[in-house]
Amino acid sequence: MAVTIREVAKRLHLSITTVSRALDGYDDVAAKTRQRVIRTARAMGYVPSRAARQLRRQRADTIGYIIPGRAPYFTDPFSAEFIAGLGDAATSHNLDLLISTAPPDSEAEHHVYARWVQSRQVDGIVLSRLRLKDWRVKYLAQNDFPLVAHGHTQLRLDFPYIEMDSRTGFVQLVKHLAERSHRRIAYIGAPAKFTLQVERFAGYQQGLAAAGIACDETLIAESDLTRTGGYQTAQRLLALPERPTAIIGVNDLTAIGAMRAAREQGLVVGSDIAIAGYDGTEDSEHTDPPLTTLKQPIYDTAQRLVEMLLKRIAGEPLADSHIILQPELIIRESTNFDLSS
Amino acid sequence: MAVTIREVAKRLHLSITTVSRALDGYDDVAAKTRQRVIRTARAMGYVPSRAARQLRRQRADTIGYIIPGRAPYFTDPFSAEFIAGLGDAATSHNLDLLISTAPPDSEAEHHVYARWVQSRQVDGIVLSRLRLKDWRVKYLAQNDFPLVAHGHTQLRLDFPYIEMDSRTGFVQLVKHLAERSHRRIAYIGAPAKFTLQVERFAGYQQGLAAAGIACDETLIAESDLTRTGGYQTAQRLLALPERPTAIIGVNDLTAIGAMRAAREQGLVVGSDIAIAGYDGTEDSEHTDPPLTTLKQPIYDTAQRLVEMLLKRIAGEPLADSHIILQPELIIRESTNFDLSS
DNA sequence: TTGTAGGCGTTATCAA
DNA sequence: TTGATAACGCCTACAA
Repeated sequence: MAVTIREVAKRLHLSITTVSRALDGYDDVAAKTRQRVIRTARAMGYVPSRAARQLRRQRADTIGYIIPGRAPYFTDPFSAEFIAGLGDAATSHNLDLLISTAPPDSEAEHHVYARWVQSRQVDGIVLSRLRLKDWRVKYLAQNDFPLVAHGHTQLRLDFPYIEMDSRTGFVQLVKHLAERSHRRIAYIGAPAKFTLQVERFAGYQQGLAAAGIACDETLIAESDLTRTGGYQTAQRLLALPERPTAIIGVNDLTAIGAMRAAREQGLVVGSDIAIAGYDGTEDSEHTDPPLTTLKQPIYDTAQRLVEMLLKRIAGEPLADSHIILQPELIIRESTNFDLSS
Repeated sequence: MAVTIREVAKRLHLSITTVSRALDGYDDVAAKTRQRVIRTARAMGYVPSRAARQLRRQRADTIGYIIPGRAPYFTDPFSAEFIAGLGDAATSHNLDLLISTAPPDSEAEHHVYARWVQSRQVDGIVLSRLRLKDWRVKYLAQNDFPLVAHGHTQLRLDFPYIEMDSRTGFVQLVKHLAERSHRRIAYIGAPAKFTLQVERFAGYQQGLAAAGIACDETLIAESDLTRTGGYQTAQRLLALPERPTAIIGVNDLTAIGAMRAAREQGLVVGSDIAIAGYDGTEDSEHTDPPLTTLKQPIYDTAQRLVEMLLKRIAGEPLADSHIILQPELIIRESTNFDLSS
């Protein structure tokens, strides 16, 4: 059994109160007493019981994040980097990070959120991969539970979020391709319920319009944000009678899968066909050829979200509760050639 | 404020005791009473306070995992899949998973482990990427704290673990390369303090010996398990007066980085040079060409580790506390050619 | 400057 | 079969 405050007090012939206050830095403790207390506590290896403190203070000093995805096909570099950002930020604020996994809109997802909220084991929740009508946002807002999100919804509810202007990003990307003589630009997206799909697809269409390219329905496909999904979907697109000369993936993983499909068809990515993604994960630097992508600062965003969440939990006002960042178009060899030359 | 058991009791004109027992499934509660209690509790949205329960029961129903690695360069697919496995297993046992991040042997790492152990906020800890003399194992064993690990140490301490026989795996891999006429087989490893490095390197050497190939020191390099590390290290190896014809990476990421370095030197992976990795992550399927690798069941292993940890926590004996699995050699195009043809 | 006492929400012991 | 009561370990009015 671990050391309790009572044992420390007994050892020092002091009351629990005094020990508690000395340790918490109250100023109504004699400097000398404080010294003794601190030294002894450390020597005895005393660390307050998290449970007792939580019960008393009515907060958990813990934030929660539920990984959206269906295991075991979960190797999403976005989530990995996001979790790293959350974890580091949490640690540096002396918080803990509670993690669970649940497929979007599954029953399991409902369970976990309900459990965390009702049992008060986290003080706030970070949401990612928002859906247009995200039940999680409704639920948390209803329960007046602190939340921050990576992305927005279509709901009439106000909550703090950080978001990438991925629409503009995709416009730039299409422009980049059009300038290199592409007219048949395919798009492999995600299920339409995700905000990211709606935004990125809108950018794709807007980009086509700006370039004076008619939108060809046959070049638009839906996938599931995974490599394998991108691979299979690209195979279908490449089997079209008139195949696309460029493929945009809704994320890097999709694009990486598409690259493989192209290679298997005997196409050389970066000269026969252009392929681009979104996220700017480390993967994209090391593909063959390196992948053109729209880079978003995943790690930093996660850290900032934690800061925002802490303010929300503390009830402090947020200077800026809707932060919109521009992704950076990183042009690499996978698209950097002119189709007509 | 959330609903407490007291409110449920009041509503039902019952004592808290009865409500508590009805909900926990004790059999000394009238069936009828139980019905009423359960229905009312659900209707009121009652969920027990985690903190109160923890305090009373003296356990947290939470397990912890600290991601080894230095952010923000943390996009390790191994960890991602491992966390998914832990998370799903935890959820299915109605446990929570607490996550933090800390670079190996850093001060931060010491802090986190000490905090979790002393404040009793986790009931057990899962360790990965063990070191030969892993202070974490010593520390946890000293405190009689439940742990399970992915891999072993050189310490004279007994603890449950699951481990891959990566040594034999690497022997097979070298054999595979030698059979395809490779004699200059390079190895890009990890820091020597990691058990995985010692094991895999031993397998590499054993494989060379078995094939009658003298070990050439200049073909052995150390890196940091990342893509970028593999890339830079491979650049040096490929710049040797007599370059290697094959490169083995200690993990897939290293190999993926090496593939990029090879391409940039104008070499065609899969005909000019062979490259192989270890882990069998999803990445390896989609590289160009697909990467030969030794596949280990990361997700399943994580799940089994949780099962073992639960038994340890419950004080139940483990049928088998040292599980050793064979990795599967998956031969793909990156090595599947004969150098002499 | 220090100590006493009450309670956070549960569960477990004992009595009714 | 049910209920009163005492912890679990900590924090904080309030009293001394």
